[in-house]
Amino acid sequence: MPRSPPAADSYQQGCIKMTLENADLWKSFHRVGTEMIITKHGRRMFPHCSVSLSGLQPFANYVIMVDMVSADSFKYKWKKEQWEVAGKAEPQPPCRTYMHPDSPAPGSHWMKQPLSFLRMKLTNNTLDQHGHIILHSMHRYYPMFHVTQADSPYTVCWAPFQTFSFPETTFTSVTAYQNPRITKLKIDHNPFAKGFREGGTHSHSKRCRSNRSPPPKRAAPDRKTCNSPPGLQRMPLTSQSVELERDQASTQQPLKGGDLSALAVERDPSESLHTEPLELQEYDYSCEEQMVPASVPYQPYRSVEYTRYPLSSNDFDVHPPSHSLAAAENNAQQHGYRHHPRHHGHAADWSQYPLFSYSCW
DNA sequence: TCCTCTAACACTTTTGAATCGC
DNA sequence: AGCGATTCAAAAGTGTTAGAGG
Repeated sequence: MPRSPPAADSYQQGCIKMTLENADLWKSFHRVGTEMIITKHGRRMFPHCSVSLSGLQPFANYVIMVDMVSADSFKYKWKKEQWEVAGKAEPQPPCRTYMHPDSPAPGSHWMKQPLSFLRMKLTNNTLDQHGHIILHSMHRYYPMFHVTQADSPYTVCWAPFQTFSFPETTFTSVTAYQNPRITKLKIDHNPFAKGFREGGTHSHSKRCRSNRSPPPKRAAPDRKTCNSPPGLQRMPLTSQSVELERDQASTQQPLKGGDLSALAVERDPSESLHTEPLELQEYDYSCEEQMVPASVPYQPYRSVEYTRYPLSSNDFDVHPPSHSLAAAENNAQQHGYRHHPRHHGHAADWSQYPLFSYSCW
């Protein structure tokens, strides 16, 4: 294939576009209030982050990274079928960035097919040695994607960044699911949860923990026995479905006839939250592509920058936390933190906050 | 008492080495 | 010998839930 020189004019840095691939799935979770399980050993996200890129220079190398940004400065609790503010957020855990395993790769590679961050894992273990992204449970985050032109992960820190984020990817980190509607959605969409969907949970309910034998070594799966026909040994989840419908009815009850906009006005944010539906009122999802023009290099250690800027001060005292992401975005743009020039000279800052991932599979 | 976290569980999907056939 | 397709065991990953602990 003849190799022609890249058309530099057509692929300026500012023309990079990122599109959230599974946006519909994210939105369906977002409407209910996305929850992400975090575990000591690391848990994958579901829905996972999958994006497509355009506008890159085909022959220039890029490094693609993701980190998690605090959506607000609150800690939450699940009470009476809804999320409520439970106080101020915990101090920021160690900031980690997940680098896409294909990095660095030429722009043509990134634009060829969607990028999946399936293997990225979230943990609540601040001493984690596996490079998973560390989060606090019961806090709200959203993934922030960084695209930088660099030939090697080691030169990333000298290259300009472009950052992208998608409001519908905001989630609450939990160690166990709180909202049964989220569980239902996950089971419906996540193939790994099939076992529970098709009757695994039923057997769970019958299981008596106290009678369990001492921790048995995980037996090697026997396909001959594992592949028993569906329906022979498994029971349908009828009871769970009924429960769920009841739950849905009860969780929707506080919405007073489902008038979300009315609720958004009436509800006192300091008392309780139905954050996700409210946020949906604010974002125009007709535009799937979220581009954050960054003509000036962006400092990727947003956690540091976020705390430096008054995102969590007066604004959050006035505005409902449910609006915090939008507020943070607006606030950030007002304060210009996305365009914050990199402090090349501040070695101390750099050494404190790891630039890339320890977590490149 | 309430809330959060952990670990074990049964199951499915994914991965990768071994094998086979061309 | 080399390559692609197939097979299959092991590993990875899932949500649920009882109990521990703060």
